[in-house]
Amino acid sequence: MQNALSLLNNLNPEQLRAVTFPNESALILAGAGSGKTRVLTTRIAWLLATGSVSPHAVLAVTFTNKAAKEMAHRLSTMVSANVKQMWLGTFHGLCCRFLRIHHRDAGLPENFRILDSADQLSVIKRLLKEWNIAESYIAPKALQGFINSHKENGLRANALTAKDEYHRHLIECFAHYDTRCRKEGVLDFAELLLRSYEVLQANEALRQHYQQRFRHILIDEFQDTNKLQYAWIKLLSAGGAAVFAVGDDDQSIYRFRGANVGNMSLLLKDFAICEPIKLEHNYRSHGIILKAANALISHNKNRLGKNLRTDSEDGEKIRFLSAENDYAESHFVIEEIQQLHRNGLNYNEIAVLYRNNAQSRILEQELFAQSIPYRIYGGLRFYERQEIKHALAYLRLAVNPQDNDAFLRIVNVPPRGIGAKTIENIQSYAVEEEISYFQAACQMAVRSPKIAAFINIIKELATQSAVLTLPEIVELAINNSQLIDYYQSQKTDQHERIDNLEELINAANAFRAEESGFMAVENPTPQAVLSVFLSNASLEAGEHQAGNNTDAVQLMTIHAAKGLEFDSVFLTGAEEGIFPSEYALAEKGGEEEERRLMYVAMTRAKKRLYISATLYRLLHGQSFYPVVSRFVEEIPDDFIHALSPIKHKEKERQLNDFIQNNHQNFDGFFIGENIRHEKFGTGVIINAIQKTDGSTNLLINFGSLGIKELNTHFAKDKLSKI
DNA sequence: TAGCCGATAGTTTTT
DNA sequence: CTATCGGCTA
Repeated sequence: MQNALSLLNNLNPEQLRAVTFPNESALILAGAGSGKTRVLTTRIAWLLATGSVSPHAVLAVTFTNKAAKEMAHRLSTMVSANVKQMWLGTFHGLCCRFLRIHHRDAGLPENFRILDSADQLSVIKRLLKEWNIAESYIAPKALQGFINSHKENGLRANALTAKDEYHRHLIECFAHYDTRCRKEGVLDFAELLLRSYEVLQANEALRQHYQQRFRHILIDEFQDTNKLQYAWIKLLSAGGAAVFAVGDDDQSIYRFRGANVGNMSLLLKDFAICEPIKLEHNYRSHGIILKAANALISHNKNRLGKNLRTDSEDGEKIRFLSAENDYAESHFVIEEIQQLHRNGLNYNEIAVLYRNNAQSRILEQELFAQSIPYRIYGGLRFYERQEIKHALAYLRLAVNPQDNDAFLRIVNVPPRGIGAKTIENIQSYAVEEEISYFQAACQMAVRSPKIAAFINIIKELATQSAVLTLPEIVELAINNSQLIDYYQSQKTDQHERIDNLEELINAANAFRAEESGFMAVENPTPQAVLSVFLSNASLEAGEHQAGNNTDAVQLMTIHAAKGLEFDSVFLTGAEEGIFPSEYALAEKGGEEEERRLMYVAMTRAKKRLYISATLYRLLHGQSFYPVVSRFVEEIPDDFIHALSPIKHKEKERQLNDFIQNNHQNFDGFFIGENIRHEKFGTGVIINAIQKTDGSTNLLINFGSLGIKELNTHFAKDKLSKI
């Protein structure tokens, strides 16, 4: 008991209340920087140390693999209980584990494969082609979104009713896609959850087993759960388990991906929780930053209500810069960074945040030019790189000859003379005979030495996979596929790609199947280990990035920054159209979601927060004169220190003067004239620049979308007079 | 079959 | 502007 009590040291009263809450369901409303992860981890440790529950009966769900690993690590230092007996992981990881154990009940092959988003998209493209549906009619991405969002809401094709012809086609494709995935023994991410849920629902014995087993279900980042995940938790906890959900409705920024903040109020109702426990003490940010963030988020209407407070001093005001253009903005950011670093701040205590990845380029150039070490998060992850996917596809096909997707990926990579025509033949033969592409190819290999060569590589790998260790078989796949030779001969990225392939062998060496949480049996065969390694790769986004320990400035999108904190934060591109993004604004509830994103960005900063906007930037090769973000206007003036005198109002006045003095005809248009654009809506022409070819570039103010520069020839049929 | 060129689109992202 | 993709030609 001494041990258990020491866990409670240094907790504040509200944290203490949450950690030692009785064995019943609770919702913890945990504000930014309020020690959310600590509370969740300590809660588990407390339950284990006091003997309230055995690790075997604990189910803990996190949002990322990284968070799960961190939690497992922290727990192992806090309690002596065998933490490995717990079910700890992401929703997807846990469902994968569940389906591995109960693959028969789920109607799955033992070595089922998980499709990541890119895999799923290529399956969809392949199928659309096979069904002779033009991609211009049904966009593959649109169908992917259609399928996933419905699955995330627990809906299959047969539960949908067609609203119109196009919708009916989407539903049909959805149904056919699912049929095909079943046949091929593959599951997309959403399917992992939906299938687990359906198995639990349909199989009473199984359901009762798990409902009895789990006594405590704990969920991190609860505001980011979707409908299906909520249903899954509800089903599993129906045997009387206590649900301990931790989240912050103000930091819900994944609605576009199916996250449903409404789950928080739903939980209160469904689990008869009288009142959420609020963690409102912020240990991260200086007073002004926090007050500014509170002021901003108070503009949102649908909140559960919570106000962060801090004991720390007010600190410095938020510095706001209105830069002339995007280069000037980067320049300013980098100069400030150098100054901070000269004053003794480590680079990795500095983050530069932006709304979209495209904004990172100019910053990167400038950082590179000034030889400041930096690290960009986002972009391609390790297991999403083509060279890695290619290498793994060899192994996947060796493990599972039914895997048509793996077959198509590598049948001619590196090029071995099996072109489109041959592949088409294999495909149509396979469809005719109702066999897999690989089997079809095997039968056709008798006549084609090229196909035979490919088949032999795969068969060799299949044979060896029964005897070799994981790193050995991975190495063999890389060697026999001759991928390294292939990348050597390529013009671009050779070194990076070859390095990555070598890194894959390292990853295989470091891989411990029993730690991945997917292993269902005690002494797995080499094939089983390989199979688990492969599915782990799909679920592992890749904390596999290099250069983790060097001192470098951190560049990332605001989304990627969630959960992190930095001494100094630069938020760039605070402009209407970029942040809030025009796409988001077009959606219902989009503005509030963008505001939450702003809230997340601001609350990342401990001591210093810089916000910058530009007066002019190039976007998609077009001139763009943005208006400063509404979110900046929503921060009370008292908290902002404006670094430059340039005001947007001033700029507007100049433009107005110009309009007054000009009545010239520009290629049929007048300054001050109202027009309508196909995409941007209505706007006012505020300036015109004549080109040598007789056309004119019109500066048009589209209101909240900002000012755009359009060419009269280029955009003629998109512009109409009102 | 493979490489090249022109057309086209162009948020946020973990699993 | 740039990355990606599909179609076309060598």
